[in-house]
Amino acid sequence: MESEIRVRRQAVGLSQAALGAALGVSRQTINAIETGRYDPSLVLAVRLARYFESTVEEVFHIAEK
Amino acid sequence: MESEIRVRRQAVGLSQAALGAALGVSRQTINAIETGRYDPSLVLAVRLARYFESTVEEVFHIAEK
DNA sequence: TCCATATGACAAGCCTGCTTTACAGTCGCT
DNA sequence: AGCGACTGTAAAGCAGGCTTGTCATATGGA
Repeated sequence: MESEIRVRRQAVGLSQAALGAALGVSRQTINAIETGRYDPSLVLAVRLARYFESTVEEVFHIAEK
Repeated sequence: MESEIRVRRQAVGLSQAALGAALGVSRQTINAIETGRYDPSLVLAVRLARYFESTVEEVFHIAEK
């Protein structure tokens, strides 16, 4: 899955570790999401979107079908 | 997690099995989400929201923190 | 009454999300 | 060269999402 996490994180000048800490997950989890190794859970996706003052649909790009 | 899946599904007159079939998941999965036994994956949540022509944030209610 | 449809729930099994620990590579600075 | 911060990835382990199969219950119609 593609996401805007990396771009948005860098835009606010945070490291993967700092973002993870802000959301209560490990830096490896942020890294895995950014590198597309796995998709976040629904709860984490919503938290990430909220953190960037956006929506799940805007931050995560999920194929039509 | 609370969701509007049941209400929205009934509003369009579908059974759990029919909704599951429309989205490519089993009826047990729809049932588990409606009864709150577990949260859907991000991908399934987005598909459900799209199906109801809505957004993840509107269909699924996730606590602030 | 009998049958079909719908729902709720459980179990086993598989795959994935997330954790901690750990190692390696890059970069900038001194 | 050495150091610190950042990133990428891997392994082991646990929790949770989803499947198929199955059983039980309720409801409405012929």
